[in-house]
Amino acid sequence: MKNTLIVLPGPTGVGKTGFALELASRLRCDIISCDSRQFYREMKIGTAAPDDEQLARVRHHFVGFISVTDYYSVSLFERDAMALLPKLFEASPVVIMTGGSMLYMDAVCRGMDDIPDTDPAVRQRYAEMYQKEGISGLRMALRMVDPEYYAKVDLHNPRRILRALEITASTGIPYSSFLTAPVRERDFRIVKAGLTRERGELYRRIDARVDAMMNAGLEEEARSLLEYKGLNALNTVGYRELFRWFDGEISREEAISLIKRNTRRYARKQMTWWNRDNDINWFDASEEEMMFSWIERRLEDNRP
RNA sequence: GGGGAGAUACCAAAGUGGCCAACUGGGGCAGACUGUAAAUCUGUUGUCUGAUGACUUCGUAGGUUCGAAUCCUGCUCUCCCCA
Repeated sequence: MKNTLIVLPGPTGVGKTGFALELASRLRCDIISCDSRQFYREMKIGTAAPDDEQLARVRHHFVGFISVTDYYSVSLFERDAMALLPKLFEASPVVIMTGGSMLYMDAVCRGMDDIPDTDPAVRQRYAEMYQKEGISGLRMALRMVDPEYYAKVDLHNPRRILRALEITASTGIPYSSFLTAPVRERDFRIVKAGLTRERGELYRRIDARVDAMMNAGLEEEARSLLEYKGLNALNTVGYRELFRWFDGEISREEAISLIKRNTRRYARKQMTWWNRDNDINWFDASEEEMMFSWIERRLEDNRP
């Protein structure tokens, strides 16, 4: 039987954790978490990371394995996950990957282009350029060094332009020439089953979960991370709103309702991303048994 | 009881005779996405239409005018001040 990676996407708050746990118990396999914020060991409550009891029941990977001060990225995740999978497949022909980080999931399923790391000094230089000259300065610079990418990039989005400039300057090669968008051949089968819910119900669950996080001590968790609020890892729903409260900018109530709103937005954004992935078979949370049996049938189906 | 201010689209808020289906912000909805992605960015938001365009809107009922969200009158409601 060919090794299979069961990919389980779903919007935040839909109930993936519990579902994946149940599935892993039945299949006796490990879970790879694909949640770029559950990676951080200091952010357990706000990211609804699996708790100790759940972690003890099924072996998880990539949960709380780095610190907010560490550098990590999609490509590192792809590398680490691809290094780990063969080991996991030695123990079981099936591995589950669940989570909400869309790009990270795609990186494992399809791979990303090999692009060299950027030089931090270069990065700093362009950050300053953005400060001084704004987005138009970045645009002009990009048009000079990589007109091909300039023609297709979102010229309103500083992140994209900065990235292209950094790579081009660090390597001396236009960023666009790295972009071949290959679909990497994986030596395991990928089965994608998405978990979804009616929107109103999902929103109610999200609201309830935010309240539960506050009761579970999210405030203390965020306070202990206040000194790191400038780090990217903390630019995350649930933390940045509380930081604004701590700074006296908004009230506690405002912070909580903003967390709810931003979590709902995130859930929608996730669905937008996955909507274009035709390989995902979606199941409503009310049809969990149907989903289990669909997955089991796919596993019995031995064709590559 | 007397005096004053105001009622604008989901919310807030501009507009004070034609350039107004109505600035702007928020929210909603939709979308993009190749390296810190729970990030970053975009579009749209009266109705019908593929688009031109058509139709109904600015508390309410009338009036003035070629033309009104904008001017006048009555009514309803809200707020403030003095009693």
